[in-house]
Amino acid sequence: MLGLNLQQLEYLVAVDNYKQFTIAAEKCFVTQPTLSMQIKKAEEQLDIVIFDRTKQPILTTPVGEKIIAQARVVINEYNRMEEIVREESGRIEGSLTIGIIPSLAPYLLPLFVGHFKKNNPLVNISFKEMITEDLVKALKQDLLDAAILVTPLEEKDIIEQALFYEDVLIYAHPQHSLHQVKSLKVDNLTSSGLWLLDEGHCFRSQVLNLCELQANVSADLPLHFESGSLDTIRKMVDAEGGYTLLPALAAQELVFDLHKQVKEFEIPVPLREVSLVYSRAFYKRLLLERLSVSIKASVPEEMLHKDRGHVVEWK
Amino acid sequence: MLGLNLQQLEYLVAVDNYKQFTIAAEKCFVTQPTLSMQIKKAEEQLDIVIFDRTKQPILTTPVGEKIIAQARVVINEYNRMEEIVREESGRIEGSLTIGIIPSLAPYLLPLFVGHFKKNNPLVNISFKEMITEDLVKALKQDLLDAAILVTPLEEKDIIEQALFYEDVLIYAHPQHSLHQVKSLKVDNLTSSGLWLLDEGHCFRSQVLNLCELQANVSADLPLHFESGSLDTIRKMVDAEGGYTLLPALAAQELVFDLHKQVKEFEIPVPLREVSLVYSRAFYKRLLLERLSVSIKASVPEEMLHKDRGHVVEWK
DNA sequence: TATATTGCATCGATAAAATCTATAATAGTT
DNA sequence: AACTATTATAGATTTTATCGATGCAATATA
Repeated sequence: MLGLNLQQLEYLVAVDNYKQFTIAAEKCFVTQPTLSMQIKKAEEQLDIVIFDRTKQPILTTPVGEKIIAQARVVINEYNRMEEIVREESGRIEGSLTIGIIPSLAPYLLPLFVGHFKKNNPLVNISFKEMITEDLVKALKQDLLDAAILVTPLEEKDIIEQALFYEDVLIYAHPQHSLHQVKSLKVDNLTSSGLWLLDEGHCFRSQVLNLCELQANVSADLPLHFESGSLDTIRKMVDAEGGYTLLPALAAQELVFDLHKQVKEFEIPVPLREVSLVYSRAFYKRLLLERLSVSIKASVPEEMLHKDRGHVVEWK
Repeated sequence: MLGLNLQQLEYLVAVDNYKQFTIAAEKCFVTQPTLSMQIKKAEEQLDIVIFDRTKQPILTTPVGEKIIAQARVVINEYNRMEEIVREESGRIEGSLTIGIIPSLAPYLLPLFVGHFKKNNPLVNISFKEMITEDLVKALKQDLLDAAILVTPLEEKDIIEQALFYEDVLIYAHPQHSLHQVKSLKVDNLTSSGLWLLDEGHCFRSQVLNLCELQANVSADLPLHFESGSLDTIRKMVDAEGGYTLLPALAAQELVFDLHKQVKEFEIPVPLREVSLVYSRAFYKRLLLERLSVSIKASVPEEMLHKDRGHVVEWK
């Protein structure tokens, strides 16, 4: 035996995650000296330097990176033992921490959480809203069990499992030119009057992709304003004119009056592929399968197929 | 955290391996009560029964099997950390425990151990001679790092890496009919006068396969005698007449006089594929690669190719 | 230049645990 | 019924992780 124990591995991973002994100690629910001692012992036992403490924030050495990557593997495999017991018991219980992007959270969550809770009463599910980049980071640090976001990501070590295909719609002010067009095609889109989400939001990238515009289009916009919320954007269209694009679930919940401003594209419609993604192939797969089932059962049936349109890339 | 520690996982694996608390405790270098207590704690913490102690030898429950399989994974991933450090250091050191079949051990080992020791002085290599079936069992229990044996095995979770292809030759008493035949083909072989290794030896199976005989041919043999040693078999041929088949490395070391009794087959000659096999894809791969290099450098060059013959199956 | 501030390391005491030795309980055998 | 083999239990001992207090070094602030 090497001499390291699982606790020490957790400490190593924590320090690597938070790049600070004090914070890492807090997250591990121990005092800083305790963590310092164990890290030191680990380094002595392996006879390598894992963290360069002369730098601030702390730097993980190259060997350290490899060791910590392996430590993550060990911890994950270890945690799987718990699931094996649970799976064997046949009871669906445990906890799930799921990340979700802002352009889905307010519209998708209300749809399926009820269904999931009802069918899996013993599962403690919680959600964290973040943009894709942060979700991927959190997944790789094992801070999330899975995330619901728009794919394809083309991220190494991230597994994608498509959930549904959401139509991209147009929300145009009654006086905007697009409001009059009969049969809408992607080519009809212009930068004139277009409202956009903040940088970092994948839906912003998709919109820009669709309009074949450069990332920096703010010059063409009527007003230099960006928001993290689709609802805010939509309200700006109502108040100030112009138009924006809306994912179907965001459009779906609009009251009748507002719904008049929603226009569909002609077939093939642009779609965004919404997926459940995770980094650990076997971890909590039973619970994640239940989650997947709940989501698919809760979105409109036609969204489960993609043959009516084409998936919009965004990376 | 689950509460189990790595020590407990080792204990679980040990009990599963030896099916006896007392023996398992010995192998773990602790007293039996220590091991009993930890196993009990593990079962309590997971809230499952892992071992059925009412049976003798102890029976691992179905859940227990799964937990222990996962425990093996955790331990292996854990042990890999040590290697990562070593690989990083660039020094070739550590230990290797290699299994090898009896029909290879006395002829192959002397060929390459010198080469290996000279090129890897810091590696502590040891060998265990066993028949294939036991080698596979030991590999799956992680009691061996790798084994040198005759493939293909068609065993799940066992990885084969071909080392060389050894000719199968004939060793016939001067008065035996085969001794006179000019051009020897496999079809010439008969059961008459054939001497065989014990059951369980893969070379026995290969010989029987080649001769297209049933497993139970002893009735046709001049004398009902089986041995675990090729040398003994060969000496019986000398003393009592008849013939046997010899792998090339066993024939190679014969003194000039005896070598006259060795006959080669015509091309395509029957070959046995000798491989380095292991169960853990990443474990000690650097050392095993060095081992592989040493072996390939030590056997006659022509054995590295198989185009002169056909590989004899034996399973 | 003096002085907080931040962040990690060290020290001694304490509490938790794993382990040991000795012994008991249990089941199967002769 | 005695014997043997095997696991479980009890109490003592040792090892270990943890904590709180403190020290020390680097950096930022006055």
